[in-house]
Order: sequence, then C-alpha cells, then structure tokens
Amino acid sequence: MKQHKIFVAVDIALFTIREGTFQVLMIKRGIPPFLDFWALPGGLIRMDIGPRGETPEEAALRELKEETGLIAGFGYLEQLGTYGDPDRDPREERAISIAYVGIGPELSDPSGGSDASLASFLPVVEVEEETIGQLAFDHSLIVKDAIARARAKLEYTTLATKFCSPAFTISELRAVYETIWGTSLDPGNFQKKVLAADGFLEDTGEKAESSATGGRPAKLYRAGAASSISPPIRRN
Amino acid sequence: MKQHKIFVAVDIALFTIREGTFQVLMIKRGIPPFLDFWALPGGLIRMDIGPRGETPEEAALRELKEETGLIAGFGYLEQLGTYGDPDRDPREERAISIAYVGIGPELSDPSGGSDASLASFLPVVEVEEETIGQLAFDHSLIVKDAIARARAKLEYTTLATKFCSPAFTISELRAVYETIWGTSLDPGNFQKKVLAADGFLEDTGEKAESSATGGRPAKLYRAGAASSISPPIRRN
DNA sequence: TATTGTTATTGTAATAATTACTATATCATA
DNA sequence: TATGATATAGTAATTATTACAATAACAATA
Repeated sequence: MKQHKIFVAVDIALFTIREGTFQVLMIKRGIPPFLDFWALPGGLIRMDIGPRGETPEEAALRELKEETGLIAGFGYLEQLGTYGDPDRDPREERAISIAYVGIGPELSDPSGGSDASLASFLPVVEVEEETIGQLAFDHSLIVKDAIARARAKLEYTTLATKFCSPAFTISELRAVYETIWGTSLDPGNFQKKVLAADGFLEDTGEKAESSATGGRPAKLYRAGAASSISPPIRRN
Repeated sequence: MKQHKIFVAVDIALFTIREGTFQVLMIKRGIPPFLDFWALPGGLIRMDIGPRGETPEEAALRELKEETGLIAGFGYLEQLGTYGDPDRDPREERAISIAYVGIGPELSDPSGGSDASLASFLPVVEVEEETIGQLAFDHSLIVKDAIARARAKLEYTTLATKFCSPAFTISELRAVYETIWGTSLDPGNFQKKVLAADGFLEDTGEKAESSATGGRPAKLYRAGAASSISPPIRRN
C-alpha cells in the first residue's frame, strides 16, 4: 500500500485591503519549478512535527510565517478546497494541495523567506488579469476560486468585519464592500441594513475622529457575535 | 522528503430521496478498523491507475461502484472539504480524506462489495441522531457537514432538481424541499417563486398523469440551465 | 351526466423589504 | 458665524413576500 501515498501541500490566499484596494499575499518563488513566478504561499504538510504530523491548518500558518514573516495575527482562516489534478505539479512526484482563504485587517509588511525570494501584497485585479505574469502551478485557478469565495461570502456572512480593525465605523465597513465588489453602495441604506442585521455590529459607545476633510464624526462599532446575516447585504 | 507523503482517501455522501424520506448511502464495514460500523463509502486514491494516479473524483466514483455497485448515473458531485486531523484514522499510518457530496434521483438498490459487508440507503435523521450507532472514523462529522451543505444549497441553487427524475412536476420539486428541510411550503407561493426564477425550470409541454387520488394533472418541467436562483427559495 | 374529491394553478390584499432620494446632525475649518 | 464635509435619520415609491381565497382540470362515483 505504500505506493499509494501522496505529497500533500497547503496553500493560502491571504486577503487584505491596503490603500483602498483589495490585495492578496503572494510570493515570488526562489526555487524551481516555476522559479521567479508568483505563487501563493504554501508548502508540504510535515510529518515530523508532533507524534503524527501537523494538521493542515498548522501547516498553512507555519508556511505563511516561514515564507512571508507574517504571523497569525489575522482573524480568519477557512478551507477553500483541495486541488488534486494529477498534472497540477510538473515535478516527478504527484502532489495535491489543500487551499485556504485567510482574511486580515491591514497587516504588517511581509518579507521574503525560505523558498521565496520576495513576498508582497498584490492588487487582486492584477492577479486576476495576470498582468504580473502567469502564476505557478494551478495557483491561478486557486486564487480565482478564493476571490469568488470571498466576494460571495460578503453577502451573507459577517466576513467583511475581518478586514477591519477591532473598532471601525460603518463607512469603513461600507468601503470594504465597495472595494471588494467594485461597486458603490448608498450610505444611508447600507447603514440601516447593517444596523438592522442582528448581531452584526456592536456599538462601542466611542466616536471616531473626524476625518481630515471634516464632517460629522462617526460612531465606532466592533464586530458582533453573529457569523451570518439575514437578510443579506446584496451586490447591486 | 519521502517521509512527508500521506495516504489520501476520498469519501462520498450520496444523497437521494426514497419513499418520501431524505436518505444517504452508507456501507457496513467488512474489515477493521471499525469492523461492522456504518461508514461512508470511500477509499484510498490509487496511484497505479493512469500515468500519475487517478483524480480524487475518479477515486470517489470508483470506490462508490466497488463498495455499493452504484455507477455514476446520478447527476451531481461536488467537493465538500478535506478532513485532515492527524488522529482521524486510528491506524498506524496517517490518512486524510477528501469528502464529496453526491445527489441523485431515486437510485437502484445498492449491494455490498469490497471491504463492505452491506450497502444501504439510510434515513438521514437516523444517521444524524446515530440511532444506527456510532459511525466509523470521523464520518459522523463529515456526514453532518454534508447534510448542512445540501440543506443550505437548496436555498440559492438549483440543486433540488438533481433529486428529481428528468421530467418532474412542481409538486414533486416542492416535496424535495419539504422533505429535506422538514418544513411545509405554501403550494401557490412556491409555484410562483420557482416559475419566476429565471432558468430554474423549463416547460416540457407535457402533463403528468393524474395522481392515484385524482386531481388536476400537473405540467411536467425539466431542469433549466441556471445553477443559482435569485431571489432564493427560503426556509420558513 | 352531474357531483364530489383532489390536486394544480392563478389571483389578491396585507405586510415587509428595498430603493432612491431628501433632510437633519455634528463636526472642522475658514 | 458661515461653509463644507461626512454621518445618520426619514420618507415615499417600488418591489417582494406572505397568507389565504378562488378557480381549473382531472378521476371516480353516484
């Protein structure tokens, strides 16, 4: 039966919003195959950690740290799916990959690391349209699936709050939706909708500072306990 | 690196509706571990099929046929997720499993097969409540996730048609929702809703035979091209 | 043939949600 | 104090949903 064992990797698509744009963390590969191609951070599940090897989630966080220097200060990690096409890895030995989607508020700058000559947040549109070139392995497929998952989940879950800092204004939350969906939403209607959604937001009692351009200061909220919202926030 | 390879299995939760109840295909294990426990059909991805081994989907369909005699005449298969806890399999060697959800209309009776002393469709409620005993491995977790996925996807996808034969009435479709959700839906409102959802149903021009108890014969529809429906059909 | 039972399908009015605006509140700055 | 900017609240038209009633089309039976 030994001949049926397979290399199992994990890959992680870590999203954030920086400078008003929706970005995803990518590394530039420092080793073949796909040397110098952009790729998602990731690597093999190690069997020499713990008595029976590490969990896939542990592997994802470990690889993220090794390759980008980022530690798990972000708020969300979920499994996207497993990519198992026999030809997805050109190396002699077959390898499947369990992909994850992560989300964090504006994160510290990543640094290169093992197997990665460079790590950087890149705008999602550039990755989607491959203006940065083809991606390594099947990471183009994975990252597109991850983007679609994130966009879809904004509608009916409280995921959007994971892009925000612990205390945030409703305008900031609206900007998350607008940035990720590439649409604009009516401020008044958005406000009423998120406040009506039970458990979405909790009032902190504090107020944000008035923005540089002036205007009434907004109330600060924190994420509530709910994970799904109904009725959903809908894309236009 | 060889030491990092892992056994990769697939498991499949194949749902159908029989005799008015929501059922899932299970096997009774014929070999240890968990001898005589109920389990989902499944098994290892084989690396000796094709030049680089089989895809996970191929493995799922092959195992289904080997263990239950059912061939892929059913209409739907999607990946549920990968279960990778190091302790999910008590055997010496670690094994992860890629789980799938399948859906079919009323299917032919399964038969036992390799590694399975018995294969049978069992009511989902009995599996959920474990009145049939504990399940093997982490299959209790997998099957619960699969049930939740199926129930949730009925709302916003056209999945319900996969439980129906090629031509079906709106009442039959409504019965699918009612059976799987365990609710009752207003016939008139349901009718209007599914007919208003673009691409959900196509009129065949035919009529069903009047039921045994009489009544106006219903029009026959077939599944349309749409895969998602908006607005969704909502649970009460 | 007329009546009854049954299910399918259509209609309708009350309620609720959504949308597109408008109005007001509250700050900074000139 | 006026002005500009942003947040928040209000409002009326539209649209969707719900609960329920009415009608249609058949089989079986009187």
